[in-house]
Amino acid sequence: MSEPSVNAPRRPSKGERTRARILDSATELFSRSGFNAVSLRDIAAHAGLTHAGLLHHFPGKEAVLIEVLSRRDRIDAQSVFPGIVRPGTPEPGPGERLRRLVGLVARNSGTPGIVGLYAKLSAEATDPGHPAHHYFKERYRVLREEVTVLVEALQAEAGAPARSAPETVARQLLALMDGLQTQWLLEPEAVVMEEVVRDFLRGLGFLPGDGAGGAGVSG
Amino acid sequence: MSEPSVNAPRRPSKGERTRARILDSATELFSRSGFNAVSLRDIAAHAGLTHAGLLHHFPGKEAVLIEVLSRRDRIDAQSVFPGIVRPGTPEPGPGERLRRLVGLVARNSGTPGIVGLYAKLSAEATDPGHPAHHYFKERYRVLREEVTVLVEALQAEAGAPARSAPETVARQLLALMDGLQTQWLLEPEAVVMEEVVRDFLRGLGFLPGDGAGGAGVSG
DNA sequence: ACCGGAACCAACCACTTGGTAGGTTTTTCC
DNA sequence: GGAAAAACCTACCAAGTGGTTGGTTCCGGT
Repeated sequence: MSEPSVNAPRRPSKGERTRARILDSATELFSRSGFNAVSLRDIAAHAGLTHAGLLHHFPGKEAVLIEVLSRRDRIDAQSVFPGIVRPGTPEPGPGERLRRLVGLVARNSGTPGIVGLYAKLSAEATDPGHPAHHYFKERYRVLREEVTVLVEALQAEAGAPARSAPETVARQLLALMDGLQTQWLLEPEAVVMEEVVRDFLRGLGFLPGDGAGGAGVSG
Repeated sequence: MSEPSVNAPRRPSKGERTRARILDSATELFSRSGFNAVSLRDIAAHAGLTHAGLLHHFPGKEAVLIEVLSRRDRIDAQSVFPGIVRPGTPEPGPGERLRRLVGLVARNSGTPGIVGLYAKLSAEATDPGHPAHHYFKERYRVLREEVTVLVEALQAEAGAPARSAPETVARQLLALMDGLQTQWLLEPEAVVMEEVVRDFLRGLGFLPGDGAGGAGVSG
């Protein structure tokens, strides 16, 4: 069938494959309806086993959640901030990192499921008792710090005197991206997330403005 | 039932009072844990009756949700866009409306419950099958239109050539407010929503900046 | 004071939830 | 090929879920 030609040519064991299938299913279902509204039986059925079988691979529902989240985070973070995931890896320049960040937004538009997952869960996880509460708190902290550094660099590069504190801008950018996702999920055709984010970044002088053309609403 | 006349000093009937108590309780509990995680029994107990008693006042759980949402919306909208709620009422000038909008953000900081309610529900309701899906879609539409008009007026007032399309700015502002709420709910002490919003508006020239070129918002 | 309807409750329904117990089948490795 | 281990299932559990039924209690208008 497929050739995993990277470093591990050995076929993953049955258990590993099932585990992956479970995580895929859980991701898809959590994405559609959030954490509370999805049962282990739903996930198991979607993955092609019983919920008891599922619980052989994960100690409980929460564990599935956490695994789904961190697996996805690992992938995304790697593409924008390689330094986080693999310490030592040199991070690309600010401009490049910004490009990747915007690229991530654009790419998200192809996977409403994942976007929905984070939108729903980050809201649910606001409750201190939620299993993913700590996870999201930490996630935002790391993300914010990383974006703050990025903004600092961009402000310095832009030359113009920084109008706002880097941390504030970082908060704004992250908030903007989150909020846009909700709008986009409600009306996928009506919103072009990438464009709105670009416009915001242009206003900050982080992206080349379009001079005399005015605000380009392409449609 | 009987026609709710505007100036009615009459004491609300027992039923009306209970209904209100139920909505208060539902608001509080939904705020704390979202829709799916709260049961009718929870709400009823909090309101001091049984869940069967509750169902005498509402046809089902969804109905409670919708009522909670629209009741709250009515209050908030009234304070910022009186024209929406009571057609015919002249709306205040753009500057004043903006002031009220920011004021609403600040006021929200006093009620994490309500904020959490909307954060969780607007995410949950992203699912087309969710009972509040249509409600939120409509809510965003109205809100966006109203804010778009506001932004148009502010851009005109600011004098400077508008850099972005009003609708885009409206989307950004709404997204920013939503996203900030999530951040704030996760770390209430670390975020001052009002300040971050103000900073954003300052960048647009809608609020007096720190030195250069304020808009004509006299306060 | 009365009576009709509103308000409310106990009991129940069919169903779902996360999780467990114990046995059976498949892989995996030697 | 054979045995240990991993994978998986059936059956079950106690605790909930939203909602219904049928009755009782209490309020409000006359």
